[in-house]
Amino acid sequence: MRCTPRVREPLTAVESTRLAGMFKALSEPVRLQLFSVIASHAGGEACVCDLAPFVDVSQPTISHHLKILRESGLVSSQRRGTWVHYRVEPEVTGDLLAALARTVDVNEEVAS
Amino acid sequence: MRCTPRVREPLTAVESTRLAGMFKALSEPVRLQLFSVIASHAGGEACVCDLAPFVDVSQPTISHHLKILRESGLVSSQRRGTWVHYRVEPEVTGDLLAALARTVDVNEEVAS
DNA sequence: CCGGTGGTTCGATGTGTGTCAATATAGATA
DNA sequence: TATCTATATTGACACACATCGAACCACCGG
Repeated sequence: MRCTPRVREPLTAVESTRLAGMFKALSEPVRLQLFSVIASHAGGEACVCDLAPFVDVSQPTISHHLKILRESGLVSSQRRGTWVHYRVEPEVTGDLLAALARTVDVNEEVAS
Repeated sequence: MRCTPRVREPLTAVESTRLAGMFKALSEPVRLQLFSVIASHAGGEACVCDLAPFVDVSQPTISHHLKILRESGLVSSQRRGTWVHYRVEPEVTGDLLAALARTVDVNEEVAS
């Protein structure tokens, strides 16, 4: 029944669920752009007032998307006085990047 | 109004939309696992009959998810006789990986 | 303690999505 | 042509999600 041999073990259902959750957080244009704006600031950190000018949705919607990013683990938030600062989580984003790289690498190896 | 300086240009709305479309394709556990199984085969290619044993959904559902992966550009399909073969598109996946790496790298650079 | 500003939460609404059973198509074989 | 196998499409349904206005909470300056 098998047409082509496998070169490595694919993701398990559990791993897929975990990673898919992070991809989902980045699967919305507004959300991805917010993530990108946060990451583009020094220290991977920005306050909400820095984000608003970049996206064309209401402030509650921005807050909603930031919550989803927070729950995915890709960013964390911290209140400092009046402003709330959002920061990219390097370990989590690194994990996601590494997982995607592993998957793609399989293909590249074989291609060469 | 700005709390922290920006280190680089964030994604534009157009870029975000394009990339978010690919992330969306990988944002579903079943779909990510299918993608992973395809990538884990030699040549980044597998036929549908190879995929079915790995996921616990009906055949139409598998077909539905493969269609979405196809439409995202991350994989392509080709019929060879009775079987349909799905293949990872290295250029597209490479683009996605590079874009994510750039975003994350900002943070790493500053951290070091 | 009050007014104002920055952000979040709530409630409602329209749209999108994952799933399956049933049906359809494409190719092989007889 | 008839039939079998592999895959795709359709139709229906339940559930999730993006969005907004309104109400709410947290901090700060009088």
